Amino acid sequence: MYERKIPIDYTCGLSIAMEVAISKWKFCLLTEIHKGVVRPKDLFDAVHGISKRVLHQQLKELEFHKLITKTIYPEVPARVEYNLTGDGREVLPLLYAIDQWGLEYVPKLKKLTEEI
Amino acid sequence: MYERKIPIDYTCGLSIAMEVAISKWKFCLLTEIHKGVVRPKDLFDAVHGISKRVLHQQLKELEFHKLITKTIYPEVPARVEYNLTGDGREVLPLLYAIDQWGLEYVPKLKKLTEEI
DNA sequence: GGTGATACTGATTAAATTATCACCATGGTG
DNA sequence: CACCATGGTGATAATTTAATCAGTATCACC
Repeated sequence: MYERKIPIDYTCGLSIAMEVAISKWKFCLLTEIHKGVVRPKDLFDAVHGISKRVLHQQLKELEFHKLITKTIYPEVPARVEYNLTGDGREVLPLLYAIDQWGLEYVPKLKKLTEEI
Repeated sequence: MYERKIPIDYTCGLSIAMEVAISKWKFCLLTEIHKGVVRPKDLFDAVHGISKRVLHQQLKELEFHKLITKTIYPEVPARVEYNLTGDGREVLPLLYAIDQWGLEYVPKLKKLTEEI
């Protein structure tokens, strides 16, 4: 993982959340896992636009931060499943709420950018 | 403002929110303004660590996205005040909720990083 | 032995976000 | 005039986040 040069501000919860759960792909991954898409291959197919490399990177970070767990089944071909932890389930509704706000804001943003 | 090379995903509300309200300083600025710290100089003093340049940049973006309004009073020395708009007031509680989650998560994160 | 499916990694580059530093403008006051 | 306070900008660099491209490994099956 990337080693920060400027230390993170532990007094700002939003910064922490940005580090842990708010990034381009993590929200999508958490929601898909929540919906039952738990295998890497399926996640790759479900999350349109993500690359395999980034998928694994993000899953690894989510696992490191214990928002998801990883289970490896000794099958062939290999089967791996990711599932939400308590923390993961807890943060998801908050992310949904922000997502909802963002979606409602879209038309306003479009108007602003078109006006240029 | 920076001109994106990769267009933003208008179907993901969280991406929009990240563009508009979720960044290193915007949350702090919105909360301070909400608390009544409305002049650039006072915001600069209140938000520890921000540079003047970045302060004005972020305020400009918040104004562009209509989360805050800017009022210029014809006084000397110049007086400028920023205030929340309806959209700004609407998104703030959601940001607070995330902030709260982040603060509760801090001890877990500290433990994880210390284990390395 | 070659092919396919699944899961994953290393090295590098590109893009986006923040930071730094120097600078301008206005008008009041000593 | 020099200096202060306020509000603000341009150019550039550093930091952080995400993308790209090529590659590894296991074991089944034909």
